[in-house]
Amino acid sequence: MLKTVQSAFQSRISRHILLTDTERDALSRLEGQAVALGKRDHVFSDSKPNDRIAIMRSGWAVSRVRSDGNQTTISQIFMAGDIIGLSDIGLNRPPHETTMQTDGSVHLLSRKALCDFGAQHPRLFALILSLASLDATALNDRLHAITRYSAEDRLMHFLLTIKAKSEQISEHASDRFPLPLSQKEIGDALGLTDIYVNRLLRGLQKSGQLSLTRPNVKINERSVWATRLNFQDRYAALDFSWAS
Amino acid sequence: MLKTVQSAFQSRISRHILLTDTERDALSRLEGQAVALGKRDHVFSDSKPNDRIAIMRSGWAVSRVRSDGNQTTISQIFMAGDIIGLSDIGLNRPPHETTMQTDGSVHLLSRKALCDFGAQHPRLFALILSLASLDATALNDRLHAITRYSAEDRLMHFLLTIKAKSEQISEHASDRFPLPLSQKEIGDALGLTDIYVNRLLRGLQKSGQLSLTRPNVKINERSVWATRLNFQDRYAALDFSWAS
DNA sequence: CGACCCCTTGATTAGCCTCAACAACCGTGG
DNA sequence: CCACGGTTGTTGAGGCTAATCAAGGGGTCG
Repeated sequence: MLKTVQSAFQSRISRHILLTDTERDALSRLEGQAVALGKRDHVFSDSKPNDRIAIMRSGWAVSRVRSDGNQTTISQIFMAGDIIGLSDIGLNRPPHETTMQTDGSVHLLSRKALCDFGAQHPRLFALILSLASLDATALNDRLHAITRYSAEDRLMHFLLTIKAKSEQISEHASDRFPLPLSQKEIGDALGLTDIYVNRLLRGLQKSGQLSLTRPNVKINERSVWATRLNFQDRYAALDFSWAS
Repeated sequence: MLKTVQSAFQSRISRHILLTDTERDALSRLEGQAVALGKRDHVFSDSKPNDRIAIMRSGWAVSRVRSDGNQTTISQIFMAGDIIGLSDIGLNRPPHETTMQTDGSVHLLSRKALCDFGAQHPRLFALILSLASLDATALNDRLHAITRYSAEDRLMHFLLTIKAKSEQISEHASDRFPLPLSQKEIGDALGLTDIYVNRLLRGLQKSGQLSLTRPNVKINERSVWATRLNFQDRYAALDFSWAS
């Protein structure tokens, strides 16, 4: 008997609840086929109306807000198993454009299909909403860091967040992890210029706190950073007991 | 026959769909009794675990993130009809503390109760999620403004957002609206100091763009600001057609 | 009546941006 | 195979925005 390999989304969910066979089937039907996309391909454009949701199967995607000029903000970063588009389910035109940051693949589905699914599987839907809320919370934390931390602290906080998020997908033994973002893009996520990000990164490297082996990053004193910045790993703190 | 006055939440929902009597009853049961709270009272504390959701019945509430020291960020502002707590439904300890900004009242319910309700009334649940997504989008817009706009533009953007949001509750004939926030609090929402907020407000007043009659504010050239800042009224752009 | 919060204004400072120049790398096409 | 343009990373010099420091007035609550 052939057992299909489970998707990143399903394995993310399986971390928190034990799926029945029925639920597993329903999830597979919900996801449908995956679409392969290349780096820089659009997942959602901000110029076209959209009523779809995407589930990342592999790779990274990034949401950007652009105002006229070259003023760009990176509002969210998505990795395998993440849901894209839940946070703007009430708008017919996405408030940001979402593009692939690496090669990868996504499942596309309609909002309606997700909600119908939710009505059929309340327990799973509650978990999906909970998972999505973690990203919203991370956004809140980043807002706080951006408004009230120094540039260096912001950068450290950002790196800790990326590290924490990527651990949700696969545990790395070390504190080393891939960061497929240019310095300009890091700046766009933090409200800094690429030039200043460069100076900060080199400074952290010189003081031995960070090791850069593009595209990988290693945080050498993670716990020191975490206590200094009062960093909370929201992804590890998911509590789903209320729904059972 | 006595007809009960509908809550702010119900009238918000009624703007977008026509409620059946059954739905109206179900909403009333969901809300239950309202709790009266005074200015500065806690709705949710960040030090106590919480698995509840609040629905604002009247007044304003504000969510703050605090890190040690006096570094505070105001992450969200809630008005009558808003739902508090959906965006951190997956955490057992709220990432911010929520307090009343004015006297007012709230309905309190458990996450479980909301989700059970959602399973019973998928259409309403989809609308509720859509409404909540508008606040998430507004947060995104503010993040962009904070990272990429000048202090003055940030402030204008913020005022336009508050104005747009308060219009969801009640249409004001003029561009005048109440803003029960101190200058320090405005600064905490924008990543500025109270002192600089003061200078900016006085500057805008002097140039005739703003009229301040505490606690009311009047934006004198709203459309000029909106085009200059590329402001999008997310609250007016709710699209719910996909769910029907 | 004092304590505290909120607003207001001036003078000074510094953190981060801007401008500028160049090196390294990449994919592309001749 | 190399030439090439475009993107990315690196470093220096100087400037501006918004923070900090400082001081005082008005209002309110206990």
